[in-house]
Amino acid sequence: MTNYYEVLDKNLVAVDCVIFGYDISDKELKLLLVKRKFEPEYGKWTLPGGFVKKDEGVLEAACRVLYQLTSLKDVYMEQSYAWGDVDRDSGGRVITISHFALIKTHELDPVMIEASVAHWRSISRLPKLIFDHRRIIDRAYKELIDRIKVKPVGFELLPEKFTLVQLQDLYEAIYQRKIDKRNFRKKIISMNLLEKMDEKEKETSKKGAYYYRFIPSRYEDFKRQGFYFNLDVQ
Amino acid sequence: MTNYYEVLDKNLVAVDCVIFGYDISDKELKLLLVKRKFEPEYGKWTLPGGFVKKDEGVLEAACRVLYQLTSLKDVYMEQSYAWGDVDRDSGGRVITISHFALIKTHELDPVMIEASVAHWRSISRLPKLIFDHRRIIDRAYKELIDRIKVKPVGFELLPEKFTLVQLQDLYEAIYQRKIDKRNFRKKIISMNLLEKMDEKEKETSKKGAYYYRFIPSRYEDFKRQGFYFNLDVQ
DNA sequence: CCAAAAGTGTTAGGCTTACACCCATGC
DNA sequence: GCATGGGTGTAAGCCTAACACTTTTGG
Repeated sequence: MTNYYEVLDKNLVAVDCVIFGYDISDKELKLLLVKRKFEPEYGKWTLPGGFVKKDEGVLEAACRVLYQLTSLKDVYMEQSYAWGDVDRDSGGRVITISHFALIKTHELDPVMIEASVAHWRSISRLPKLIFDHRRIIDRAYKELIDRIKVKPVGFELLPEKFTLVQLQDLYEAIYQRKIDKRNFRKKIISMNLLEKMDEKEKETSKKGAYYYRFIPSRYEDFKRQGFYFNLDVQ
Repeated sequence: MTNYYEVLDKNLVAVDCVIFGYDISDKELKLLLVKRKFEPEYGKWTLPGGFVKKDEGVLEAACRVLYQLTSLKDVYMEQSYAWGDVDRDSGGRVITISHFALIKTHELDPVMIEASVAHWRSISRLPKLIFDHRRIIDRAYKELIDRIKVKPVGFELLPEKFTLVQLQDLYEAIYQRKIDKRNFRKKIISMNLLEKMDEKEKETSKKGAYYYRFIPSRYEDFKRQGFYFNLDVQ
């Protein structure tokens, strides 16, 4: 490839990852944060990030950053926003393209997380973060709320099998409000995207709650028939 | 400012502008396209764009590109998406951050448009464009449709005073479907964001149609009271 | 048998949609 | 007086929201 653009200004381009996880036990939405390992702002809390290399796509860079931290591949990853103010980074002019990822926390190797500099922090009790990372998170969180209303992405945060109570707890954690149990169940069941399993979850109650699975192929059919996912329920 | 990041790969960063305009006479949504003035792909149809300078914010760059083309300032401009595949530009590795702008076509200096290389092209009859510009447009157009449903941005495309027929025509042009006249009027009127003027538009009909104005301060009140703009109507 | 969590239906009201005729005016 | 486009109201049905009791079972 000829390089036609040699005389032009080049810029550092980074990616930052807003990595959401959900703790099924304490019913809180969490973010995976790290302490920065280089200057400036060494040792401060930051979003996991990295610089986009010459020969690497932006999405690819975001996935690399996530992989280096978690060893996870094939994760739900969506671009959020490009942050381009000249002075947003005190170390130099860096344009960062933020992404958000949804991961199943139970798939993380606990040994690795222990050894790593990464920590889960509740979305409602975030530490002070460098630069504009707090704004980046706020935006990604808003986008997640919008997304989970109209796309079946919540399942990315849950185990393969989950109970309806767990699914509702997740939605309540993200929306940060209570949802009516009967209305929630009616709506999710009526979309016919879940399959009820024979097995019950028996740890949190004596009666036990049936496990369900999300069936992606049913969602494809559902879309093909012109229906729209919707869990924007009171 | 110390430069901490000197050893890292830098990349060319561009902005591309998807500039929407609306022709009130032929009731079509248009895009302002240009012919490229440098290699590669010299002379081909392209989105207006430019490279982000070292000392210039990304949004600022998008506004500069728009200003250089139209002499317009204070235009509605929203970031769309960062396009970061390594091979998206055949002239070299360029990450481009697309934006969409909404402009009032009647505010453009006709002499300038005549002299310029820019041309309005109907959204439904676009020429072949370079690189991934068609995908960039498709995405921006989808975003515009979503946005105009839930935010009063349509007025950015209309003159200060407009008739309800003109407003509906605009929505029909963007949605690319017919809307029921009574339902549309009921909904927009019920939001109480418009002020009916005494004056009538008398060029398109004998009876004449009342002009209305959008009152931004009413929209601020409306939001403060917890209402949501909605013109997603059949 | 009791405590704790799972599971289940109905109704009222609001919002959306569908639909057709009268009005005003220039020619 | 007629052709042209502007302007108006109502009713049916669907969807949403609100709401409380029964079931199951381990201890």
